[in-house]
Amino acid sequence: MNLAPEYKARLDEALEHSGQRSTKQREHIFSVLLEKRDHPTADEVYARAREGMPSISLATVYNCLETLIETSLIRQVNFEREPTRYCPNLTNHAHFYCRESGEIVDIELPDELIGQLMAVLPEGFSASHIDIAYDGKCNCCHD
Amino acid sequence: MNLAPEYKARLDEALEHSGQRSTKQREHIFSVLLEKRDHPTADEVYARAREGMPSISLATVYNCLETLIETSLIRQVNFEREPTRYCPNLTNHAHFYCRESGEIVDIELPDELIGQLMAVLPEGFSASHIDIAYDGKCNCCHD
DNA sequence: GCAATAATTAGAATAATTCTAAAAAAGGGC
DNA sequence: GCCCTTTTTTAGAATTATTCTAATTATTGC
Ligand SMILES: [Mn+2]
Ligand SMILES: [Mn+2]
Ligand SMILES: [Zn+2]
Ligand SMILES: [Zn+2]
Repeated sequence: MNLAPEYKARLDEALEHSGQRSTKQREHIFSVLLEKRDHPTADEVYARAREGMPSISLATVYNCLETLIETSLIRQVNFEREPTRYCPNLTNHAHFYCRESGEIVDIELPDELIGQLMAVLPEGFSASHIDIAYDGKCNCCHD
Repeated sequence: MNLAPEYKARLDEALEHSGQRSTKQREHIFSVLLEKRDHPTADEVYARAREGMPSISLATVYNCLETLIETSLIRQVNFEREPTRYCPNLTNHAHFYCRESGEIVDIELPDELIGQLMAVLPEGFSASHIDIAYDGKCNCCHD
């Protein structure tokens, strides 16, 4: 429910830089995401956000999430047709979706691997982003 | 609008193998996907399918697509929150989404690269599938 | 051909997300 | 601190892709 000053500064700077205002809702949503980094859906963010801010609306949760994405403070993660999930980890990483437990785990990716993925693109293609999603069974769910 | 005998055989075998019946709708949808391999959405498949089979319903298009996916004759492709797209290319490949033109291009991936992606998973994780989606600018849309 | 089973169909229902327009809050100048 | 302008929040309606439902139709094995 409270944003460490380091993150508060990061948020304010990013908002300022994009000409948007700092509000307690934006701050709160950011803190909710940082607190439990388990890739919650918008509904889950909404439920958690209401604990510390009962009057916040779902529309605002969506608005804040979008603002945080626009300002590159978080990213969104999609698995097939499932509801979008949100992730405050800004490092190069892929996502592993466990079909058993439903858990989503960050998989750190060496820069070199990203480089190889870029290298495999045909002449004339340039990618600004690569999205990598594994699915299978995580360590907790193995026999 | 017509399914090459090679594909017809593949379809029939896959359906038989999963205990499902061969129907003209399933055959038709499969042929629509094979004919123009541009990753159409369900709506686009529906529009194309009606040209040769005006009485087909959208529900059937969805049903057939699901059957084809279940029997591994096609795969589905998702980009962020966009409608699901369908792809009859069963080789190891990633998808490149051009932000400019909206085009979706298959990117063939060497097995070795898939191997490296698997190797990067932590101990105890096993993935049955990796989904790789690039986005950026394709060759046609470059300056 | 006939019964049993599976597939197709139209339309209703669902669910995540986006939109709308009114009310509230922020920030800058005084 | 107060006023004005602009931005943000809010509740609820609207949208859109997809799934569900229940009735009709087609397929298969006998
Ligand atoms: Mn993540
Ligand atoms: Mn493809
Ligand atoms: Zn698991
Ligand atoms: Zn392009």
